[in-house]
Amino acid sequence: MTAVAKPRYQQLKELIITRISSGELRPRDRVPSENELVALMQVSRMTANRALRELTDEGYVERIAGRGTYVADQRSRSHVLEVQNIADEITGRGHAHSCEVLRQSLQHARGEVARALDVEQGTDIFHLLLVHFENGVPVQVEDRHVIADFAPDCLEQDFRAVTPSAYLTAVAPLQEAEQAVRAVRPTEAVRRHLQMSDGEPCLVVLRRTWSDGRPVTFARLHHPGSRYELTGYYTPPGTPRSPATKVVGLEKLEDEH
Amino acid sequence: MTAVAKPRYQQLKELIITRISSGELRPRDRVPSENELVALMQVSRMTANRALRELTDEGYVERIAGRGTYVADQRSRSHVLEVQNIADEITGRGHAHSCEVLRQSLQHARGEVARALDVEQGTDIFHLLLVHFENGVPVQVEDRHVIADFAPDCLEQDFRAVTPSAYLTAVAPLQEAEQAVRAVRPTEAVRRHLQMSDGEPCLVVLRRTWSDGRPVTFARLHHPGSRYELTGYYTPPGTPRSPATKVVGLEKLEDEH
DNA sequence: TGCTGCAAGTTGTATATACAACCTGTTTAA
DNA sequence: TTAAACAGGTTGTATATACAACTTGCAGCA
Repeated sequence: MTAVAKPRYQQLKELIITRISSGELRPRDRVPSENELVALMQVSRMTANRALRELTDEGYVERIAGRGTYVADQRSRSHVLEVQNIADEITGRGHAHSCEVLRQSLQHARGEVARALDVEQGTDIFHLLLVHFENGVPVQVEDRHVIADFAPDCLEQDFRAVTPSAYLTAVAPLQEAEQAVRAVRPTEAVRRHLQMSDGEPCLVVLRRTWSDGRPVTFARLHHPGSRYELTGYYTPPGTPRSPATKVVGLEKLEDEH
Repeated sequence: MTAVAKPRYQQLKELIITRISSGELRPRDRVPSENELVALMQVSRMTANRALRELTDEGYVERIAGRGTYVADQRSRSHVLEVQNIADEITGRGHAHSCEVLRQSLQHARGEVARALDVEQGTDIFHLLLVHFENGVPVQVEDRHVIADFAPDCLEQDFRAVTPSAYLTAVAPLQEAEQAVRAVRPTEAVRRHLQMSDGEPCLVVLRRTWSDGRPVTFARLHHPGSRYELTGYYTPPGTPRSPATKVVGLEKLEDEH
């Protein structure tokens, strides 16, 4: 490890973020005060202050002068987590989520999966194949590969109760994600799993996520084009407030060129 | 004014932001260094440092150790502008962008376009229909509606030279954007414009953008599924550094369930 | 000429210190 | 009993200082 030491305020931030994402610190819990961090971590108060202040800006904690620092309620964790956990997305709409596990096995990395995860051919990989349902209607086929080292108890999990993404974020905190969205013709197997009509296209999300600078998981998420869309809402940085903009769902549109 | 004096770092930030938005400081211009601010504004270096550091986080300036602080280019405005201007995207890959204008007319808002733009039926609307080419191959059909009030000279523009999104961001600064991504079967007209093979699906982006709290434009962007994908790279707020993560393009993947 | 090394300026980080403002619970005084 | 005052802890800000790492230009040297 010839790595240069990270700044101390950054170490402090990562320490607290880790405690939050691991569940050790839960929303509304109290975070150590600046003076406590000074004593615990052997830093100056200004360094602890910078760490906590930046965590405030980033939405992880809330600070109240005279009271203390508290873990923020997990509001809208922009994009990544939203899109990632389809169970939360479905239940957030007030619908019922269910899940069928088609495959949950240990395999050896081959070909493009090995390349995508940046591991040697033959490395132990867990392979998961799930179908997610919204009110009983299939909306996603999740084809996921996980590096076995990161999730040793992957085979024992019951993914009908906890989605793979929720499980993975608990095991290895998500740090980076790369994704690509494509429109493709489904294979016959996918078409059958999603109960798609003939000729209906698939919306596919390919996603790799990193933890500690290494790829951890690689997922292919297939959705029926007629029943699923990705939505996003953006504001440019600087004036990030979007107070009263009614997010009218884009209507179904016909092409008429 | 019974207002309590604003913090000095905040005053510094607002001073610099004012200079930028007034045009006094332009992109790539040099911003006073910390030591210069110390001398000019009678603050300590740490206070000047905090002001410039927060302006960096908010995207207003860029800092280079050993060089100085410079007004940021407005380019890397995450996601929105990237995806929005397909010409920049194509030329950024080192490819040739060209464009064919199929329609450029004044119409009256009807039906779902009126609803999407939140205007009365019959309001004046510009309708643009373009095809974008990458190295001579069609990659996008841009079907765009613009509220006429915002762009009175829309009919005089030559959109082969300046893309509508570049023109619009010049006329009305983009402030908010809502978008949805779908996979659909193309209409025959779109299929012909994009020279798509039979049965090939379309990746469609529906986007509305706001300026000053009002919808300004509504676009339907059709892409050939076999030749186009949306990519994104995310880091959760907090550890935004992505130093050595080689963004290996996700390979073409076959489904083999 | 061409190269090295140094000096000056800049940002990045870290510390010690100080005071103000705020919140809470306790003590004190009316 | 009630209200005011106080003490202690917390965050928010500001300053002075220090050192490291980086960039650039220049002086000096081979």
